[in-house]
Amino acid sequence: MHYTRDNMAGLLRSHDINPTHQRIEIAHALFSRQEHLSADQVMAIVNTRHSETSKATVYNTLKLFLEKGLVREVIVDPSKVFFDPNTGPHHHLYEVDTGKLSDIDAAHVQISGLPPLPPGMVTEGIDLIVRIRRKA
Amino acid sequence: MHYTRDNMAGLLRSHDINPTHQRIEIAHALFSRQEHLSADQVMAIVNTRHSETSKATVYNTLKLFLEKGLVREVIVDPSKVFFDPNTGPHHHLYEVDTGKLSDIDAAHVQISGLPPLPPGMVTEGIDLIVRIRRKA
DNA sequence: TCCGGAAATTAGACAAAGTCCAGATTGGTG
DNA sequence: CACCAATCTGGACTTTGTCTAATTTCCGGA
Ligand SMILES: [Mn+2]
Ligand SMILES: [Mn+2]
Ligand SMILES: [Zn+2]
Ligand SMILES: [Zn+2]
Repeated sequence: MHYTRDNMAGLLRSHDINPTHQRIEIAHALFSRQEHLSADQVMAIVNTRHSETSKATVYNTLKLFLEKGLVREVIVDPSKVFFDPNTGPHHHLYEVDTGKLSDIDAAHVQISGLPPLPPGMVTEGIDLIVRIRRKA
Repeated sequence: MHYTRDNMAGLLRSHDINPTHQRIEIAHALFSRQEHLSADQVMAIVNTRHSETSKATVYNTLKLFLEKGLVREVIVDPSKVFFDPNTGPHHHLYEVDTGKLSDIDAAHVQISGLPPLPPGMVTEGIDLIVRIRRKA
């Protein structure tokens, strides 16, 4: 699958998001790259040619995408949140030195032996992060 | 085991940390409670009676404790880092609504099927976070 | 005890990520 | 065109964390 700006409007609509120019640009930044991007990086990408989108709109839009389940949040770096266009079940590999973040397909990973949840609680998600670095 | 201020000096020395008044207070805040605390919370605890320790010292000290392996960092909330006096192998249960963070003993949890690491890389740690919330 | 220097602490300026708000713009409808 | 709701905007603001230059504390030797 290959994400063009034209595709984006349909993708947004299918997630109950009104497709505006700014929202299409932001979605395109994430989905065409299929990378984990911070708000700052999204802002830079969207405003490369000429300034098009304000900081407030970038943050508001990313939060909207999150609420609508179009993207996922990855909390791995204490200084910034990453937004992930891959919402399928997967885990993360994080290079602590470089900040490079990559996906681990959850299909073959198995987690067992977790204790029962406190009553009245449901799991919202399980985040598994493998932190790696260059051998000393 | 029961952590008093008097114990703290020995604990610090055993981790190659020169025990100063401020460091003892900060270690005591963490170890006597055995809770996950943010820098802000540590600051508030240490300065309850009368102001004793500056913000710079709180941050410097927590970073020092981290480098020396006395505490561990837990990155789970996008807005602040938690410091964890429990450095043994364990995972975390995070209540997204309340921000409550609790430990899951790693003894019975098994993670299998992780892909091989890229060559020349070593694992620094595996963080498993179970995000839960109150049932709708 | 006094001195010198290293280690530690400090206040406060600074930086970066993210939030908030009141006003302006947009886009559809009658 | 006029109206209204949704969206977008600049910029002030907040919070978390970092940095620095000056001060204080600590300790070993004279
Ligand atoms: Mn989806
Ligand atoms: Mn230890
Ligand atoms: Zn991912
Ligand atoms: Zn813990």
